[in-house]
Amino acid sequence: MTGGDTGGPGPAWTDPGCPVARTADLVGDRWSLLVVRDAMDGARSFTDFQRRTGIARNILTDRLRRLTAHGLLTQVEAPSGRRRLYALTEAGKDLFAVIVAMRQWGERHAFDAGEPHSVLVDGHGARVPDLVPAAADGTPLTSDTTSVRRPRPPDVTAS
Amino acid sequence: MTGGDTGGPGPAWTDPGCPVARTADLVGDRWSLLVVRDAMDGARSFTDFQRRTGIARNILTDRLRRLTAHGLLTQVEAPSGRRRLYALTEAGKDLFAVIVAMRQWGERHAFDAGEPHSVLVDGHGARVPDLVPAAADGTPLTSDTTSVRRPRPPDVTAS
DNA sequence: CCGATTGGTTTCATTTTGCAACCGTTTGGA
DNA sequence: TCCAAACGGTTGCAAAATGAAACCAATCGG
Repeated sequence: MTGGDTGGPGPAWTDPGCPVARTADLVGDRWSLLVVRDAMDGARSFTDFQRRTGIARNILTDRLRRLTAHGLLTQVEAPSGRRRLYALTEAGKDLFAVIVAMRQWGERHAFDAGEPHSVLVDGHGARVPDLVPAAADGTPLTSDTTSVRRPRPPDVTAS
Repeated sequence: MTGGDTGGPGPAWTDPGCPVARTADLVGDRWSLLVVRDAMDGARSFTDFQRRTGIARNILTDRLRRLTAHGLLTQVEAPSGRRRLYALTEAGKDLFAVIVAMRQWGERHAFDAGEPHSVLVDGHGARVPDLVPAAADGTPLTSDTTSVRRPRPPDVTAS
């Protein structure tokens, strides 16, 4: 079988104290994020996901299970029918900001001028504004004006 | 050699019209994003990156080259010395919003209550506020209140 | 009742990743 | 000056992940 673990991301996190790394452990492979993207765009069934992403079927099986095990998706019964459908949990929906940020970065840096691409719009058809990290007072923040405060590292002096 | 292509992400994009997919093609593997994270946190040299991420050296070589080829990193000469250093380009720094969004999602969903983790703070030591997608008028947006507008797909009826 | 569709599973080949050893070039002392 | 350590990789090989394709049981539609 391809994959098949449940629960954690395996034995251990890549970098236990870093939320960025934990998120990468959970959805940082080529397909998981695209599955979530398509779920946000209305995909519900196995074949929905398979057609939209073009992912290999065995890998899709694994990703749907993994995302379900990690609490990003749930399986729901189709109202009138017996087929299984997948829906985003609250945690899954909460990845929206990540997907939006990636979309906007891609629009800015991964397309030549004039190259067509899909656009995220709100209920009125207006383009969703750029997501910009800002301090509480509204000042925009960058990697140059912020820093990472690490927690006390686990003490390893055993004696 | 492991890896070694330059230019595009290889032959073609996973999903050419989708900015999310293009971003995933560029930095959507387990390590690239963590390399960028560490670059934002001050990592400059090969061994800096290797020690912080714990990545295999040959893979690190590949990722640094790939990120450089894609314009997220540049090699700069050390001011007094001959050792090569890597620095983020503007495009690389612009991934800040993506990293912040991932960090915040991780904090909310990938840690048990009370489990310690690193925190991103601004110049005054204040925690960076949550990044929330919003319409132009400030109304928060979610995947339920937005939709993806696709470009006219390339017409394939060849006759 | 028949054929198509759905939601997988299995097998096997290819690719990617990781580990460990090795290497030439600085760098830093004694 | 010479030695040792560090730096920035490269190489070979084993293990794991991925992908393509065939196969399958259980519906679904007519």
